[in-house]
Amino acid sequence: MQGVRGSSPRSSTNATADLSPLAGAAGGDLSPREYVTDIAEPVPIAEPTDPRNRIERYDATAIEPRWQARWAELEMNETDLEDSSRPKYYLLTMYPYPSGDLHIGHWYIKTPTDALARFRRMHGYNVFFPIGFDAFGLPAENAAIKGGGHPFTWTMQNIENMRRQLRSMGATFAWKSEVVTADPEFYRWNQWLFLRFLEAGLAYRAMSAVDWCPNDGTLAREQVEGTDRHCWRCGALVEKRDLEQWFLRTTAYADELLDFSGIDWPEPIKVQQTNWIGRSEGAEIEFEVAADDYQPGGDRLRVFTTRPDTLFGATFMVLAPEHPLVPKLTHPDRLAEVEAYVAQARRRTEIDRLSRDREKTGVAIGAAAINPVNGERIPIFVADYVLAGYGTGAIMAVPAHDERDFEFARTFGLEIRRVVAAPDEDPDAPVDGAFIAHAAGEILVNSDRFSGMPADDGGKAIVAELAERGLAEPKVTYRLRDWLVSRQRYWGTPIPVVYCERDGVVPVRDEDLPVRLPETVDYAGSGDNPLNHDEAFLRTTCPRCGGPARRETDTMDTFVDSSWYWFRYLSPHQADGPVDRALADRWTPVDQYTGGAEHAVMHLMYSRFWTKAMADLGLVGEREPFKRLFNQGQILGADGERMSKSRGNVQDPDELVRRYGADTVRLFLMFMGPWDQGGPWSPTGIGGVHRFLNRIWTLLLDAHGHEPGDPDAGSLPAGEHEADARAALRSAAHRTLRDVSADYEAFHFNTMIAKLMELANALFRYRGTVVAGSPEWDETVRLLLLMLAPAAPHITEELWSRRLTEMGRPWSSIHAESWPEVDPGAVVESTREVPVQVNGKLRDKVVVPANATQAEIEAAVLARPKIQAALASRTPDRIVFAGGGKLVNLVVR
RNA sequence: GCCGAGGUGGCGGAACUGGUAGACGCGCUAGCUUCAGGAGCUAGUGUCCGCAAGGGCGUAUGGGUUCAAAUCCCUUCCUCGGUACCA
Repeated sequence: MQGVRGSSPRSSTNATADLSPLAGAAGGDLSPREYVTDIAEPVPIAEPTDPRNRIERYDATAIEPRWQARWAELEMNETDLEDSSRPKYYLLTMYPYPSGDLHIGHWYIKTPTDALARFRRMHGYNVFFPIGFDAFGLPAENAAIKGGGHPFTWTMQNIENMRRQLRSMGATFAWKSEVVTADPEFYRWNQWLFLRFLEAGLAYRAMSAVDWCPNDGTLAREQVEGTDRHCWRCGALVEKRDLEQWFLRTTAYADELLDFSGIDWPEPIKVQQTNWIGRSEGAEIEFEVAADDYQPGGDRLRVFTTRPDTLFGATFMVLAPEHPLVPKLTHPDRLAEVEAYVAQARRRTEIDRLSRDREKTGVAIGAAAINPVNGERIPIFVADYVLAGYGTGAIMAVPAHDERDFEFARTFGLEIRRVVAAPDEDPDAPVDGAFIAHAAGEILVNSDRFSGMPADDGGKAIVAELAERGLAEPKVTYRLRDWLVSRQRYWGTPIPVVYCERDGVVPVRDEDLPVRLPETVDYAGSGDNPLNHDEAFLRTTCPRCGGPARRETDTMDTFVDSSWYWFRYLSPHQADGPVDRALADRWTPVDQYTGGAEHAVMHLMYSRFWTKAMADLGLVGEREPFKRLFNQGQILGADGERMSKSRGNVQDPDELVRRYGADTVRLFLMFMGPWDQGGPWSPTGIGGVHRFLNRIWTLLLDAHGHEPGDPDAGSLPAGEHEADARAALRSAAHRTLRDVSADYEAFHFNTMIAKLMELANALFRYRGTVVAGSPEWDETVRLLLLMLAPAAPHITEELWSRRLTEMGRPWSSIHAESWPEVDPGAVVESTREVPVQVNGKLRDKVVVPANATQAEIEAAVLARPKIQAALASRTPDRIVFAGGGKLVNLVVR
């Protein structure tokens, strides 16, 4: 036995080819083996008496590290960005957060993307497929607070481990272009870009509330725990505190962000972004506060409404608890109650607001406003269902035509007045339901001089009339807010400004960038931002006057990093600017971006904003970052829940790779189901994919062998002749090529693999027969390897090189091959099968020449005994030839 | 509640613009093979009736359009993702 091993002059590469179970058991060694280019010598055909031992076993763990090392040595993954001889293809996959361990979800995102990179290369593209690490963020800091050392150390160790794991995928990442966002070489340019935004008026400071713990300072959302909202560290109750913070003016691009022309993104993502931006057209209307016994009146209250047509139905007014006029307007008698309500509302938590069917609450402030359209006095309330941050923080309440106002009015017994109705409706019918939807054809009622007008026109007329008096103007409002980028944290990009006693807020000079994070960090027993206590960091001089100044201690949201990192991949070490303009012009926008749909709004919208802002600053030419986007689904734990260490449902890919090899894991993840679907993780079925690779291995190394167990082994399937079989095989290969190409293009990896399995099964049927080894067999095998190469790069490389050796050719990589072309002649078939239905039910199938006419098909069909039986001597009333004779349906009765 | 996606064998999933439902794989059954195997090979496998040939029924639910519906339209139910009173 072991003819291979025995005849080999080099034991190094074949050491694990031993077939004994002991050798197999020891096969988990992942250490790289010496690579020898002429590994594949012809495999001797051994004694048929012992078929199972005739060939070397498929041992992925022996093959894969060897090829990975070889590819790295040849720098096959790296991209010459200056090469313009081929069309460019920028393929980007969302960079990982270095949490420490890669889990199966990372593989699910990245390995099919790698298959795409390889597929495109085979089509002659110059593919750029970089990788990096989203290295700032809370987990590193949490680890540090818990005593895990400096966030930098923690992060870098994790990155080191993840690099190793990422390499084990066999993915063609361009490692030389790697970006680590926590490196000053990268975050320096966050700072530089921030300063440009500041100059352009796109960055500004404003007050905003944060979750605040008295001991640990600002808390992130995930650091607030429990329904009572306590601090994750010390357990103290969390409160809201207003801080001066930095914002980026995303709203300046609201309208442009609504425009998706020119980019090919999934419809659901576009819908989500559109909803997030939430553009509404309406009007701002000014109400005057009525004079009262305790105040002279005259204050102006502006409200935003999308329904100015309902102005006559406004029976009260509601201010947000935070509205600045609340203290001033409140009647002295009501002050205590209003203050209590406002205080409670400010403490009110988001969790609270999550409770769906919360009763409407509020308090009358004892003042009244005058409806500008009819001079009516209407009472003013504060209620937390009006949000300070949207519109003007005040509304006119029209209970008859707004669900929330209706509920409020019902709770407080306020008047509900119908002002919009269908033409045939009684205008004074009681409003019993909640909210009357805005429908076409409705007219205004109970609206004085506007009554009888169509609602839309009436609304416009009301606004026009008030506009003349300076009391209204058409207005567009967005739900989108400006982006709060301040974080009161250590582990992020320091915001490059200083506070000078004399000059106020002063930007750091460009030549003084980067503002580096201090190398030591002292949490001093609290979770508060250590920068606040680091005198060496804090103390500086004002760039303007040279006087003493304090540094800003806020750092930037990590979404800043991910808003432009793909530009930096193009010139990661560039020292004189964030982006190499020439390379950016050539390589961006990104041709294809892949990643999770959980980033539908934030990351993908910030990236679009940032790109537009950079374009307006003249730094880049394109206004959209990603031409095409694909969201793969999410892999959940076996329990159907999101994978997390705390749930203990994380699947470790290293273990699977040790057992089956990277190719099997890659293939299995692609085969599981549609890529955009994801789903709970289950290793059930991975054996089937591994078996498939084993069969490919057998087909290549032992085409003439056969396994005991097949009674017909060695002979062609009944009724087949050699010439037909060979032609049929070749035809199958080219049809598979046609379909598989389309599947790769459409990211339909699961069906792509199914088709390759079918082709492998077809080959297997002819293994050991006269067909094996024929030119058609050989062509089919060659196509099969080429088609499989992007998905399973190692085994195909191995078999390809053995094949070359066998043919006496010098080695070259399968991954440098061109994607094969379909031979249209091979795809056409001489006969075809036509399903025959009677009254829509399948009754028979007839085989006709491919070019048969309808009359010929009809004759063939009617001659069939089964059809005659089904017709039961009736004559068809009608014969439907569907799809040009693809199917026949006989209609009787 | 609103927005988005979806519901197909025991399981993961196929099915192009309506045209053979269940490709491919898992699992299961039988046979072969092996010193052995949670290995390999061959065949079968939606479901019900039937020895078989064959037939009935089948894509969450109820209805509709059509020669023909998993696919199109309407009802109801359920699952998943996003969002949180946006005036």
